[in-house]
Amino acid sequence: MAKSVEKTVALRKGAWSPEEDKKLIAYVKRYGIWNWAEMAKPAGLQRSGKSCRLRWVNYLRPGIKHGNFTKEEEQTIIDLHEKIGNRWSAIASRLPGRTDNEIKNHWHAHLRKRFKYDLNALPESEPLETSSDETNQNSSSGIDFPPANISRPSILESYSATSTDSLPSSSSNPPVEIEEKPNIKGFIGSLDNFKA
DNA sequence: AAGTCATACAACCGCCGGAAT
DNA sequence: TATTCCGGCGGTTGTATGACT
Repeated sequence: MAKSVEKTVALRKGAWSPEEDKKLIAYVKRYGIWNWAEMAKPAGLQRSGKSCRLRWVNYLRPGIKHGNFTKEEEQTIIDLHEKIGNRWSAIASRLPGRTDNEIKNHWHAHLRKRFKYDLNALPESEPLETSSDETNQNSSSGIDFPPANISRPSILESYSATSTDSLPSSSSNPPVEIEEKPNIKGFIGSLDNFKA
């Protein structure tokens, strides 16, 4: 079998630049997702396929929600985690627009602590507060790409805000049965909507 | 105002399972 | 049937940012 392209070339690591994001978005919009390992090169990215996939799935994909988790979302996470444990992708499939990575991070940053406290029988007055300092940043602006400094506010908040099509890719969106594994390939077809 | 600590989040790594050959 | 490749998953790490002293 043909080996993937990612050898010899020094692959970039670390945070994605806005330029790289643009390249990846443009490529996916144009050609869809066919093979992450092979796509990176023609897309003009010196990234591993895995890196590209991760960036897309967790950040660039339309429909991704960023910002605060609602109380309902948090409760869903807690409930499902109690039932099925650390199966973040399965949990994410029940939370449209949320990725497994984000849920995992949120769990470790907020909910686990709170859950621990609950188990230690803390007074029930413990409020369900979301990450305190962030204001809800999902729904407002409509710019295409943020300025260079994008590490915190999502580059695609606006992007996703305008692309509301549901995307069965990896871990979010469709209300999938817990045991089902959504397949990213399945959503390639829906990119036509995305392109529009 | 500067230094230190804690937190949140993006990204990487290694492993696994399914599909293709 | 065995092997290889790719995508997906969960765990972990690195770093930027904010809070505190």
